[in-house]
Formats: sequence, structure tokens, C-alpha cells
Amino acid sequence: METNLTEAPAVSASESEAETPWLTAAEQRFWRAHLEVSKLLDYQLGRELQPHNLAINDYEILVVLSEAPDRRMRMTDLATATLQSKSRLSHQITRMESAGLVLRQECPGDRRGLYANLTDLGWETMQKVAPDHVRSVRQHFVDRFTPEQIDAMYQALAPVAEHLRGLRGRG
Amino acid sequence: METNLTEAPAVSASESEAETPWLTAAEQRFWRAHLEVSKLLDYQLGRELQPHNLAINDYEILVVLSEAPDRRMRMTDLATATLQSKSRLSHQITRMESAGLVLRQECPGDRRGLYANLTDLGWETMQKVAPDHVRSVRQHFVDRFTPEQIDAMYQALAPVAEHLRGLRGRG
DNA sequence: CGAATATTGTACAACTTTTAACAAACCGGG
DNA sequence: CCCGGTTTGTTAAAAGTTGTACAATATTCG
Repeated sequence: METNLTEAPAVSASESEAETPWLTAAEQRFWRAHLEVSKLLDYQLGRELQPHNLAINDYEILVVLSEAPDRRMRMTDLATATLQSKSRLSHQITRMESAGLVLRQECPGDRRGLYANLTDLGWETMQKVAPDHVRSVRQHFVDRFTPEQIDAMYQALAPVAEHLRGLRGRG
Repeated sequence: METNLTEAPAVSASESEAETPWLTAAEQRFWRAHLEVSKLLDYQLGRELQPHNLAINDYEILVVLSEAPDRRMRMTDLATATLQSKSRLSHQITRMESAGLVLRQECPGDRRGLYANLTDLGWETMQKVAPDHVRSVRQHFVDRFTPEQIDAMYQALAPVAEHLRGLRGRG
């Protein structure tokens, strides 16, 4: 039942080829817990968005656009903001466009470019769904930590996020 | 650039419909950091497995099987262990089988059932890839925390993992 | 026993994501 | 102005995922 992605191989090699030490017990259970929480939380949040006919990716697009100036964003910027490939975003926006949540709009300054615009329906959907989603996030995650834990974990995670962000794109 | 999935809507409704409070600033940045780290780490680890011609899901299967008694596991158990649907696992094992990493084997006690068996090639692959993967996990994640942070985060995450595990399956 | 019910794994169809190739537009230097 | 190189976004095809239905067992219990 345990999902351990970094266990030392049962056939441990000679000590002499020491290069990268295996994870200690403490490291391992932490790493596993992180993986498990990420995966299951994703699953659960997606599940609780289903009644609204939204996938978690759709919701993310709605949020990002709803916070953008004029509720619109260039495709490339949106792809970057949501950590998706341009191709994937293009497909996704096509889907959301036929759902009426979003609209592609020409970009005045640059004739190659397009804006992804939140429609009124998209905005209203966002308003309607957000409270439920926040409830999910609280119930399954945020409310399960003390304020001290939240601060501590943020302090710990922030530099990691920055590191990983820095890797994006290069390779 | 910020990916904030739970921001209060800019059009905040009347205070009277208070039910679920929005995330506080501290909660929000933590939540965002968690999301970002999860996503980017997944991406990066997958990226660093590519040279080995393995997806992250393939690797997970290899690990779980390599730790199982006789290096094999019933399809359903494997699906549960890796948090996948049976359908998805079936496809995945088919792929890994044609890659020679795994082998389907009849199950003596239960004629409906099948074992997914790690092949010698699968085992060797595992041995070869694991050190690189551990290095990735360390470099991009584990080594970026102090031992105290690791302990604290594990203490915080473990009950959440348990909660989420409990939701699996039922609605 | 034997009928109803569960479980196991696959197969098909619909959908999403990835990869690679591409057309169109921009940009900078000669 | 024009040529190469770059950026923008889409597209087609391949690969992967999901949901549902299904056949083949097992299991339960009257």
C-alpha cells in the first residue's frame, strides 16, 4: 500500500559507489506524504468541481483570467501563468470557448497574438464556483493545519517554488 | 504570473452570505506555494526521467513492484497502491509489457486475476534509474529543507494524507 | 446446489495531452 | 526595403487517460 518512489533498492550496491545518499527514514516518509497529499488532493478537488462541469484546469484558467487586467490575457502569458504548453492551452481555450466561458479576441498591437477573454458567463461561473472551491480547499487542506504550521510551511516552500520556477524553460 | 486558485472574487458579494471565509493572506500564499511546488516538481522529475525513457508513472510502478513480495502484485492492488483507475493501470501495464519491463502472469488461486510481474529487465532498469531519481528528488526538493522542517512538515502532512486516503472510493 | 451478487481485468469510445510541424507576423541588421 | 531568425498560436497525428460496459470468474446464502 505504501508508495515509495525513492526507497533504496533491496539489492544495495557496495558502499564504495557512494554518490547520492538514499533518503533517510524521516526524509522518505515526508517525501511520500507530500506525494500522496498532492495526488489525492488534486483528485478530490477535481471531484468536487465536477458538479459545476469544470475540470480543475478550467477553474484555474477562470481564476487567472478573472484577476487579469480587463479579464483577458495573451495566450502565451496565460500558458506561462498556468504552467501549460501553448498547444495544450490552445486546445483548452478552444474547449472553454465552445462552453462559452472564454472568447478569443484579436490583439491590436500584434497581429500574431490573441487575447483569451473571460466572457460574462465565465465571470459569473467563477463567482458561483469559487465559494465551493474554497470550501473544498479548506476542508481537505488548509483548515487541517495550525496557523503556525501554515507560516512555517510557506517559509519552507517559497524558496523551493522559486528554485523550480527558475528551472522552467531552460533545462 | 501568480496562480491563485482561491482569491476572493473582485466583485465581493454582500457580507451577509458569509459561510466559508476566504483564505487569509497567509493561507493563500501557502496554498499557492504548495500548488506551484507540486506542479513544477512533478514536471521537473518527469523531465529528468526522460533520458531513461520512463514516465513518472512507469517509475512508480517499477518501485512498487520492486518492493512487493516476489516482485509482483495483483492488478487491483497495484492500481490501489498507485492511486490509479484499473482501466488506466491496465493500459499502462500493457505499455510496460511491450517495453519488456513487466509481464502479466496468471494467478493460481483466482482464475479471474492476474499478477503484474517485474521482469529482469524491469528490475535492472529500476536499479539503474533509482540513483538518478533520488538525486533529482534531493536536488529539487528534500535537500532544500532543514531536518527540522522535514519533521515538522511530515507531522503536518501525515494526518492530511490519512484524511484524503479515507475519502478515496466513497463520494 | 443454484440464483443473485461481487470482483477482476479488459475493450471500446470519448476525451485530453503531447509532439512536431507549420503559417503568419514581427524584428533587426545590412 | 528585405532577408534571416524569432515569436505567436494553431493544427494533425500519436499517445495517454477516463468512463462505461462487459465477460469471466468468485462468493454468498437461501
